[in-house]
Amino acid sequence: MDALTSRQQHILDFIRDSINHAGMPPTRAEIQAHFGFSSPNAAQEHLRNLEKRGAIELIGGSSRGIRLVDGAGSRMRSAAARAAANDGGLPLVGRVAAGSPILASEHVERRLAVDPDMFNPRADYLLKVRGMSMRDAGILDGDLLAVHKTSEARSGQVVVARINDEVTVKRLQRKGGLVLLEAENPDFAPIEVDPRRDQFALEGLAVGLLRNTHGF
Amino acid sequence: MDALTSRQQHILDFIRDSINHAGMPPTRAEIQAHFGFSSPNAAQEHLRNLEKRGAIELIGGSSRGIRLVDGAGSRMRSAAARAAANDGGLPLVGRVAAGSPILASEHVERRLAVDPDMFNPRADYLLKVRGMSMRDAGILDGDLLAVHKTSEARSGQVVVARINDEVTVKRLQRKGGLVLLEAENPDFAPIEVDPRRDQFALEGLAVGLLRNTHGF
DNA sequence: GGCAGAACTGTATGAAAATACAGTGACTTG
DNA sequence: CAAGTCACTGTATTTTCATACAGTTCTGCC
Repeated sequence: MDALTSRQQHILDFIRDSINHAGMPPTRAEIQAHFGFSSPNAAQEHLRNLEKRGAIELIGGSSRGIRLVDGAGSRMRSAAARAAANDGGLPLVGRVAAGSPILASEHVERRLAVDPDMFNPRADYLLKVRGMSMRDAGILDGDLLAVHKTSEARSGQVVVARINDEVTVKRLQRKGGLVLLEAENPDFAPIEVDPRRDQFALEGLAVGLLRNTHGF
Repeated sequence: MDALTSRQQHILDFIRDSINHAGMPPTRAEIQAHFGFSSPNAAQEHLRNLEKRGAIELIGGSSRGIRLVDGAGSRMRSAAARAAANDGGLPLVGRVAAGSPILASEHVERRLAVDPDMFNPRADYLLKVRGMSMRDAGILDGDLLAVHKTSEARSGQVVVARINDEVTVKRLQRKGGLVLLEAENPDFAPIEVDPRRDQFALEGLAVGLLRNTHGF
């Protein structure tokens, strides 16, 4: 997206103000009146240019059909969202590639405005859950698991573990010198791990869960 | 301000949703289409009545000239104003007493630092879930359900409903003129509601979930 | 010096939207 | 049982809006 000209920035500011104060986007005529144009077409061209540059979206054939587009400074953001962008929130980790640390920046999809101290112990990151293996523990595909980074965990706790470079969420059971990772779904068999033979690491402890019905 | 009729409440909810989703208030024609009226005048009269009762303000001679009036269940317009009033968080509602509105201050246990805009549509409050009737939908006892305040919901959605002054979380199914509230747990029978006979109201739509493994 | 883009003026036009008026049927209330 | 309110249908009319087209002026650019 190109940078906006100063005039275009003013138009965009007016649209934002209009939404915040009047509760709705302006019409071409209102833009015209505010800037003292003598033709609505001046406003129309500005809008088209703003759309071309990705700052707004125009909804054709609809009165006041102007929508601000997310990102790139055009969006009015809530204090919470702004805080998250500046490290106030929690990193959301999606797919974890083999052989790299979970919090490697290429895994961090975005940050979410969630208070880490809401959980106990404190959450360090959010992991996007794939699959239904923990269904009966109320952890569904697409859910975000709040994880506390630790390698200490007791039997019976839900943990994030790495076995042979694959990251998985399971319930931990210790059995003598062995480690058992149990799914909470009868369709999945438990995984038996021998820490002396298999590459195994505890990445963290599940401390909470976040779900967005309509997807994150 | 008089209480609104159920129909008026639906219209008001639609206006609020329209502002939150489309970014602008609806036109008469859009209200007409959404509710299946065959005359735009049906919408017009509803708007006039809502204005008479102080729920909205109409800006004459302006397209989409509908403004929600503060207080009385209507939302504030700008995210900034909302954050300032709320301190950025969401009210956590526990037990809801019979006959009183969900967001009555005596129900609000505390506020949680959660970004309302993280969910889609925006979450208005968090409801502490009691019981296991929605277990198979991954909603467990003690979980906090993020709820969007609306009385508009489609079949198949998980909703917060009030039947005879009891608040419950169930999956909504419409069956002709009847409403079916289905649990997601074979141990619980579906509840059949006849809106003409039973006292029934939709309180909101489940938009997300929050869980703290060690309790809130 | 010509060409492109930004920022307009000026004029039109048709679709979108507001809004008025005349009814209907159901249900409620004094 | 008449009067009022609610929730509409059906039709019409004006105003508001979006949007197109033909120009103009100024500026930077190769």
